[in-house]
Amino acid sequence: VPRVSEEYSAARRQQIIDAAFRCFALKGFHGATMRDIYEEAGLSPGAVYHYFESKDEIIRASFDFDYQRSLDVFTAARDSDDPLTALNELLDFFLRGLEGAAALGAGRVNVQGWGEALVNPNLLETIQRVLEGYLDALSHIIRRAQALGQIDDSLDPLSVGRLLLSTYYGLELQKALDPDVDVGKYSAAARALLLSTSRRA
Amino acid sequence: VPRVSEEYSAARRQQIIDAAFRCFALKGFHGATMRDIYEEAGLSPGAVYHYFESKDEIIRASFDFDYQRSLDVFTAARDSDDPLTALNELLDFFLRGLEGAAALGAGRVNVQGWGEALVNPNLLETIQRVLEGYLDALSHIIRRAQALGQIDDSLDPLSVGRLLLSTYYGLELQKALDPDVDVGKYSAAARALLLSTSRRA
Amino acid sequence: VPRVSEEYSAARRQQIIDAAFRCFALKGFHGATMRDIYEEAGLSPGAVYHYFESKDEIIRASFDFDYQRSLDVFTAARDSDDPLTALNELLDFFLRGLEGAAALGAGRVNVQGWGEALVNPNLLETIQRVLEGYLDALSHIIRRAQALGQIDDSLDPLSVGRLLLSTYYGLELQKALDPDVDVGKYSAAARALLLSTSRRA
Amino acid sequence: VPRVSEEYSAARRQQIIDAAFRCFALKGFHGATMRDIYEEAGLSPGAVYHYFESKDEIIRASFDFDYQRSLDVFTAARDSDDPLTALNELLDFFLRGLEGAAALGAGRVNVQGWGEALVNPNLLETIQRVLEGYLDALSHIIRRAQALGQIDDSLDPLSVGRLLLSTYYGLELQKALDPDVDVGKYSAAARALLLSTSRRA
DNA sequence: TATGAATGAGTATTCATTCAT
DNA sequence: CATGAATGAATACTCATTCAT
Repeated sequence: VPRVSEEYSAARRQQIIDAAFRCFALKGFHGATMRDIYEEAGLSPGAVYHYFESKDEIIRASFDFDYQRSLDVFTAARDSDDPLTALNELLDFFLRGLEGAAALGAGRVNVQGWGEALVNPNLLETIQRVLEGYLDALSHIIRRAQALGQIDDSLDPLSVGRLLLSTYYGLELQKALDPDVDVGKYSAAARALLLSTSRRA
Repeated sequence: VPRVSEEYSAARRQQIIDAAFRCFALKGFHGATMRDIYEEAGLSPGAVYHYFESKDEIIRASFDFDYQRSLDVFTAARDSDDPLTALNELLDFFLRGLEGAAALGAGRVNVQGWGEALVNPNLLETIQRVLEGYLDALSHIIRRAQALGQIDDSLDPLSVGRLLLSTYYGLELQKALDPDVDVGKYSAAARALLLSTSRRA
Repeated sequence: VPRVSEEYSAARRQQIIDAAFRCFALKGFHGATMRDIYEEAGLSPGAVYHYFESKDEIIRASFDFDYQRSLDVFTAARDSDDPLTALNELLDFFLRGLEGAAALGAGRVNVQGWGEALVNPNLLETIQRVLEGYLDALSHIIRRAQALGQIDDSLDPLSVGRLLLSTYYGLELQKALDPDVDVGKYSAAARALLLSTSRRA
Repeated sequence: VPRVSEEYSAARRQQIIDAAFRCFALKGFHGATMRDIYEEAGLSPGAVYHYFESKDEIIRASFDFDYQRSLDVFTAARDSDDPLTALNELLDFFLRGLEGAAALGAGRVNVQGWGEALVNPNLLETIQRVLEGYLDALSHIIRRAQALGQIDDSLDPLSVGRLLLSTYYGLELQKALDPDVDVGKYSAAARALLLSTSRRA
């Protein structure tokens, strides 16, 4: 009675996701065929379909990969004594993270995912959920910064959150289109202009 | 080749591009078939292929559409007496432009174009050329603002330009994913935080 | 402007149906692949799909083939002066027709169609419509025979019609399962037992 | 191999056949997958393949199910003193049996089996054997009726047997295609027209 | 005996593109 | 210039069956 362990199943799923991720980064969601994926994973088509119902589901699964870890970072920053500094550190942390992510092709997959989401309701939902999570956390911190007079409290916290998100996604986009973009300098500009701690509203 | 024919040709090309644009906005570059396009344009497949060599070329053509007009606006701002104000106005102008563009589906097409470009060298080149044009213009203005002491001159002008671009593209992305995003409030936040004229480096 | 004639289109459709019919007779609806069909027709897959939306539609089209001609025969018998003789001739005509139809594989296709219809709503509808047409015509004639005292008028005309239909379909089935069945002797038995003109109710 | 095991085996086989039968009635031989079958049976694929070599064998096994019982009925009628009456009772018995069989889906499975048999040699053999058994028994009784002058002895006994079989299979077909068919009225028509005991050749 | 993960050949269908008319 | 019938390579997905455990 060979009931396979859950770890085994999880490992196989991950193996497929990883392979798919590489294919998507290289050839795009449509350019990468299921054949590409199951060959990259070293499996048969049937094996892949044993773990995923469709290519679509694999695409979706390629997206959840680091969301949880990201939220953990936000949570840690949520109740800092100095929200503005926390935001700065947060921004810096994620912007610098793009350097490593780019190497793995994550930027390429994400940018393609945005476009795909506009046309693929399942993916849209996934992305919207992620975005919402980020914006909730950011709004919370921004409101605290406003309460402390660190940020002009006439500004809409959600919109400020979107602006910070733009700073991040805009760099992810530019770095995907041109890997030579200098993350360090961009980060410095963002810190200086956007959330300068020397200034008060 | 008489002049009449040239105008006729241009009109036909535009007719096809417009139809394709609508299809792309609705179904995506891959979801929209050539059939969708030539039916939307009210033409036969042969007619479309008379004016465009391939679907790829139509995709590319869907992208040049407002580039020239955008550059004109930059050019006008290039030699303003008050570069920081000019930048602010520029940002505001483009951000607010997203409201109307979204209605036409331009945001949807652009966001999809970014992803496609990562996988489609021809489109990548087109987009990179546009980006470069924007960054050149922005860098020029930023350097002038730095020379006037309006912006911290220790910052990399190109990176500041990228930051402004991110502000724009980040909103375009968020608005494509969620058309309810409030452009006005976002714009206000951007003006207040990013290039506050009341502050000097 | 090469607008192809309607005859051309109809001929192509028929070419495909004929090819499919041969494939279905030989290998069955499921055993025959689309590849079998378009190769048998000497066409490309795209060409076949230009004329038919799906394999299902081809299966359905393989069924209408001689329905109209059959109904014509019924119509001719409808108002005979001697309904019982007309019924006998009708039965004989169709039973003997099975000899030739069997050679063409029509019996094989029909028998498979019955089974398929139980699982394929589109085909079921087609077959039910045919059956209804036959039963209507038969009932009409039977009622006239009953009015003339040629058939026991306590019998349900529809059921008598079904009985005659069974005589036909039962032979079609047996001949499909065993092509050596002697149609002539069967027909003689049917005439003698079923609608013997020497007997009166 | 202990007796307990044999009973166990038989039970398991029957469990699988029953499940398959339900699946076949509902979805057809091709529409029902092995997965449907082993899930309906509450077993694993391996378990099913332990008891049956292939799907084909399961299909075949779904057919033998009531053959033996049918033959018993024939045997009982074989040497009746009044063959014509025996035939009438036989026909009536089986026709009325269709009412209950239809409820179980047996008609649906049988009709599909005819079509499948034309394409599946194993099934063809099974069905032909059954048919042959029925025809042998019928011919025997018919010959006795002819000897007694109850049936025109110029008719081919085998063909008369086929005619009676058609009466049965034709109704099974029509009832499968339309469950509302009235078996009682059909049976009355068959008795009155086909083997009227009041008439002598 | 039983499990269920794995196999992989096979299938219907699509769709960018061509070219005879 | 225009048509639309034809092409055919390519693709996602299925499903009967096997076999290590």
